[in-house]
Amino acid sequence: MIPKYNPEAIEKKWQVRWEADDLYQVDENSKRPKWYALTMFPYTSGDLHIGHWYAMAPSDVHARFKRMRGYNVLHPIGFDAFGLPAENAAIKHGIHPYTWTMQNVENMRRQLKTLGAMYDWRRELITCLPEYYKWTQWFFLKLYEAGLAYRGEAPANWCPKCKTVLANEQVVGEGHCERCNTPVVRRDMEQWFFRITKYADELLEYEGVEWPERIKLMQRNWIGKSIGVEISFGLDYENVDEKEIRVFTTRPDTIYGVTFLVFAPEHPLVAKLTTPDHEEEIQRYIERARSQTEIERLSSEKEKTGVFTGAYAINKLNGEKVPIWIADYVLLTYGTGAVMGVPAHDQRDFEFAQDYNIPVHVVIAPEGWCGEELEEAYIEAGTMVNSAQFNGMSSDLGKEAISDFIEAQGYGKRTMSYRLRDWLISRQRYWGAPIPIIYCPKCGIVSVPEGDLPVLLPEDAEFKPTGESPLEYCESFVNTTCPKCGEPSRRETDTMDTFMCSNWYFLRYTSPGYDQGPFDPAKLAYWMPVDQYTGGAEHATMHLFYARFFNKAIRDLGLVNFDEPFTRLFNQGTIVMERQKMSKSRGNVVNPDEYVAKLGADTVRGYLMFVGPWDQGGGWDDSGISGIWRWLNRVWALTLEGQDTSELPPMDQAMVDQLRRQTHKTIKKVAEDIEKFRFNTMLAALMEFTNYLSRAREGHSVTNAAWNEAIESLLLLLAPTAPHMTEELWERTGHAYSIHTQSFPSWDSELVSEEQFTLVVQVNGKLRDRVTVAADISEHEAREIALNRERVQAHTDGKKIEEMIYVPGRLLNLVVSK
RNA sequence: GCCGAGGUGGCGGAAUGGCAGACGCGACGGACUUAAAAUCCGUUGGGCUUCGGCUCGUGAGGGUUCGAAUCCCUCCCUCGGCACCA
Repeated sequence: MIPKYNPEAIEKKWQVRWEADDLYQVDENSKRPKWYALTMFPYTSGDLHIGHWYAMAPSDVHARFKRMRGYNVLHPIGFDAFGLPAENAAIKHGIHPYTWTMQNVENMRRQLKTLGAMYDWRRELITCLPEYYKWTQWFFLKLYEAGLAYRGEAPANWCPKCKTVLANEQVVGEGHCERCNTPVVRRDMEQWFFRITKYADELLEYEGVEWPERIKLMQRNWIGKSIGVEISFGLDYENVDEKEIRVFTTRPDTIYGVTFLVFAPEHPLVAKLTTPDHEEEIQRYIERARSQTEIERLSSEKEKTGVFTGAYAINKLNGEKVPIWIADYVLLTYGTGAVMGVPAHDQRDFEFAQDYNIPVHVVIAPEGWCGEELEEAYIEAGTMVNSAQFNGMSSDLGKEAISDFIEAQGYGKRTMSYRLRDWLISRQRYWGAPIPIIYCPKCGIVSVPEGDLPVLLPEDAEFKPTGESPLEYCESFVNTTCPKCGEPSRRETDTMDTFMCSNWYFLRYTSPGYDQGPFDPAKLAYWMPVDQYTGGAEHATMHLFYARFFNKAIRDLGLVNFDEPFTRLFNQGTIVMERQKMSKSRGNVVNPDEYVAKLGADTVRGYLMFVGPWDQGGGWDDSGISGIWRWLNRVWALTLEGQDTSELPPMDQAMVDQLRRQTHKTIKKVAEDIEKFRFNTMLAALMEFTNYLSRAREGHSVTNAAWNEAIESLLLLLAPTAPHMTEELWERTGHAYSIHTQSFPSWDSELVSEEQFTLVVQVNGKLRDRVTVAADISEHEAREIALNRERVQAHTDGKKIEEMIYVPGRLLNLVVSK
């Protein structure tokens, strides 16, 4: 009798053994090529849920596979530990954010260890510990010294009742505070920014990296580069200093069709230009616009609204006086915060003009246009009309000609505009890395000297609902002296956006505990850049984008010498529960622990990979998990039963040959699928192989070399997916510890080449017959065979064969007519 | 709304220009059992069938092609992101 598969005992046993033997520790002293396999580190929200395992298990399989393929694999883990949820827990449950976070870390670490991943735990890092955030602050100072950090004004969500800044997540319904339901307002504050826009053009390029097209596309659209012209319109007002206003347009060819200008409601010139009779209305409109979210403002579905300021500007090209409006769909952050309105050739302007009775001047004639009114904006190219000396030109040529003219006259210049905005990193919160800046009444803004880092978070902060960071009320923290002149000064009390912490954690993994800098340059040079990064696609325009910017910034400081931090990227899909992304804050989490306790980590790992393509994610449903459990039990039994001595007859040569072919075909399929993250079909191939082996051994003794090769290969192919069970079986089948230091099997190309294939015969595209034929059959032979088949003749008799389409190795399609 | 991805049996999915439904779940039938669980064997998209097959079928509609789940156009639905959740 063979023993039962008991994952509970097996998994714990091997986890202890691997840890005791340092099986997964790696260093730089290896003859193997390096491979840095990075998984996005989890946020310390509480328990790990099944969504975390969905990210971790397959990436571990890939890392293990790379190790078996001969690489020196670094596969580290850590915790993203600063952020809003810890502070919310502090306010709600009176627990200190540090305590809350570290309890979560401890729990998540315990859960992660049950996964059986090959993490090198010596390298674990936690971003909220001073030994880590010291260097987050150090990087801030480096960026500040390089002129990449600056102070500027930006609005924040403000609850007037709670007197606190709210994250977007805390604004619920139609702009209400989640705690007291008070309408949220926007309040301007002095805050810190990183100059990410300086790298906009370089961030559009992906030199030497293999990233999914869809992520690159999202980032490119996020940057939103447009090529166009900045044109100035004249202003003639005694009480206004500015004598002109510049607008950005991608359509200089439509400049003669401008019938109005639109300013963002927040534009600083609005107050000066508005005439007294329009002041009240303008003021009301500005307030309303500021209470709206950007998504609402930019919705092309909702009705366009706007208000006339009473002021006019001059179109310098034709001397026309055009009214100046304000409208919420114009954003101060894009272009110059003002746009020209050309209703004839822009749909949004067209709708706006219709609503407010603004004239429509056609300047690009559609084909066959005879001066009639337009039903909708004509946005295509055409022939220029009503455009002075440019009449008769194609609009494509006109674009260049008018740009030249504008530049020659000094009315403006060709330029680029970007949707991308600088990165606001200030948070009026406690649980983040303090920004290491001191405000001195004499010296102004002063950096904290490097030797004084880290600027520690005070332990005794209070979490009062005021608009300021809790640090503001912590006298021992705020009050300090100027490092330059010694005068009493105040510290910056805002902390940094947590995306700053995740900008460089993967650099720290290369040399944890290093205290001469954020990383040991020699070790960094060995491991970086990351060879394979995996994580959720929801980070496309946030973390993955910030990290690229940060890398380029520190490269220009000479700290690293590569242009991109992540050479290959793979984004797994999202596990959805109750139609939403699984997350603690949504309260729709499923904990993996009970599945692990019942069926073992190997089954859970396998099931998460089997449910579908990894990049697709999907709804969580555990109904199929027993399939993996049953399969692993069959593998267990198949492996151990084979060792029984048997008096059955041996396999004949044909069976042995077929067994070897199946083994090698499976090796090839599994290797290629893991390499490309196609785990679901990889497991299907292993299941088919298991089914095949079960049948093959029926009625035969299995004491031959081919059988041993098959079983050995099966265990090795399964080792990355089910590391515990295969380690146990490896030992029980008399192999030396450990299966995880073995090489991945390779396949014999002769054994995987097909000798025969199934020729599909179609008549008019419909399947009519199948014939097994030799792999090297000629087209002529294929035709002969097909035409002689009864089933084919039934559909061709009495009809004329017009054409025969032959696809070698696949099919023959007979095209017939009546 | 904008940007990105997706929609195939009762369910998860396979097939990405050439055999639709691999593999697994579930369901049904059988074996074993006093019984159940577990395990093993078989059947399983719909309709028709003389049991040889025929026919319909991949969100909806149209198109390209000898041939479309796959490519193109229009529409519908779902998911992720939209700059302070991370």
